[in-house]
Amino acid sequence: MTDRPDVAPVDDSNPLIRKLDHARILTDGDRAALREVCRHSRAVEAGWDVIKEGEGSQNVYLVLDGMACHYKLLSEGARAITGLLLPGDLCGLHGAILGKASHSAATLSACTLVEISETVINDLTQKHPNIARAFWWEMLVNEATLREWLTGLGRRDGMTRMAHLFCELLLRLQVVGRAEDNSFAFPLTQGDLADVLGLTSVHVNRVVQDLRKAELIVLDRRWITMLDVDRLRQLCSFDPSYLHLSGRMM
Amino acid sequence: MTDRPDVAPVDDSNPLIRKLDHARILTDGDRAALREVCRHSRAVEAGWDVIKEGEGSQNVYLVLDGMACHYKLLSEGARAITGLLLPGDLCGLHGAILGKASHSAATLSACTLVEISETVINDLTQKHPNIARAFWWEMLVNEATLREWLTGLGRRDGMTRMAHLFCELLLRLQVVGRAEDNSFAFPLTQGDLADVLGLTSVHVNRVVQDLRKAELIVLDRRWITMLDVDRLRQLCSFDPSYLHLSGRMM
DNA sequence: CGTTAAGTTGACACGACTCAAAGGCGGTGG
DNA sequence: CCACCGCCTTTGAGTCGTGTCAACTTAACG
Repeated sequence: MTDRPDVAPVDDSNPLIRKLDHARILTDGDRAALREVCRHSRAVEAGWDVIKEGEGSQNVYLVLDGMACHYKLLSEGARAITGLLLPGDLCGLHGAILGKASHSAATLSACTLVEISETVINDLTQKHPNIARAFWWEMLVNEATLREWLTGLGRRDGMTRMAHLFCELLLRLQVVGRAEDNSFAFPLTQGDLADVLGLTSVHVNRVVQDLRKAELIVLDRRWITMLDVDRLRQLCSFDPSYLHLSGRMM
Repeated sequence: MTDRPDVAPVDDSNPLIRKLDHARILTDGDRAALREVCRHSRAVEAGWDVIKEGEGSQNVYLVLDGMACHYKLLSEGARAITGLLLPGDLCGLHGAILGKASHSAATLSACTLVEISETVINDLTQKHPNIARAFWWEMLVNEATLREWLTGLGRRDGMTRMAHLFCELLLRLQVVGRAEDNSFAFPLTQGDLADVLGLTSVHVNRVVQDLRKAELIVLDRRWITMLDVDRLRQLCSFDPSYLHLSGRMM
């Protein structure tokens, strides 16, 4: 066993390990430690609050299955979703350093989560420098994604924003083995999508139909198929480099 | 000299030290080390590229004076500003870990910058655990701010967005001693502001005038005065907790 | 089946964009 | 010191993307 990260193994059912392997971050020892931490997971239904704004939980949560989100509620009751948490994504890393959370997180579908205590996190990062580095990597990719979303909300129209989101999700889900070549389970309602894209659900519905008419997507029964990934990418000038997926796919 | 952070000293002209002191992070030793790093600064004019998308600089930059921004260019030529860098703000912390930058940074006014090499950063974080922690803190507050902006672009109208931005900047600048009670130097053109707020410069102009007519702000010669901070805050339901300024002001 | 949440549709309103032109401020050079 | 020039700000008129409200249809589930 070496201290240098290995080439990723062909397959791993743990989405966090898959993701970090994709970035060539882990050693065998790191992988074993992560697997150990994930032995006890927990199933929760859709709509479960993972993190509540204003509270100071020190725990970190790892999504093993399902989709969750970061969100903020405005005083008028509107909701803005500021990030989607897919299998392999962590949330709550800020807790220990910042104290009170300034935003919330909740599940958008039934999810399998691992709850990791601050102690375990500290232990993990102290014994496994690669994992500490991986957390930095995770944070930074998150930040880059946030900036991409911000760019979209500021400068892209509804259709382009939606196309861009689908392109992003396809890649992120493929990395963790949760998407086929051009399709994946998509549990969000159109209302949820509206809160991601900064639109109303009525308008989201219209945009979805436009994409259907253009024969770019099929979206039905919580499953999306992208009929022409290339054309969809062109439509929104999708450039995946912000996801830092290092070569292999693109 | 202790390892535990001290209560902040009354005054420090170094904006980074002021900011971190505000969060009660540093010891005397940490402060001295940071001051040493900042001994060699560099003046650059407005429009200077600090970080270019796609390039892999490992350097970190600290703004001592002036304003800069993170931005992305869309294929159609539009620009989205995804963050404002004020005195005391760092940029480029991602370089060493992620490699190629997925966004750019540039100065929006004449600036004084400190260029810090990866070696110095590594040295600093290894010898001063509080500074390492401070970088995490910085990253996480950045992330929280990004989420707040995303919320605004998604769910607030132009006027509210602008009011919110001014409230945020007032606080952030006060922390580093670059703002009076209710006013500060604001070097951005209305075009720059438009790229921050996701509007056009024409519409920004109209919103500025609405705020003027409501006697909420005076904006003239690159200087802004907020005539009624409370009312401005009410207008946009400003809640500063995302900035994690820990008590003192608010 | 009955009930409820989600998706769909239409008519209308409004915020923000576009294009285009005019006015102001700050620098520069004659 | 004034005339000029470029960049920024301001204004108007018309258009378009998106929001609102409200009704109706379809899917999901016990």
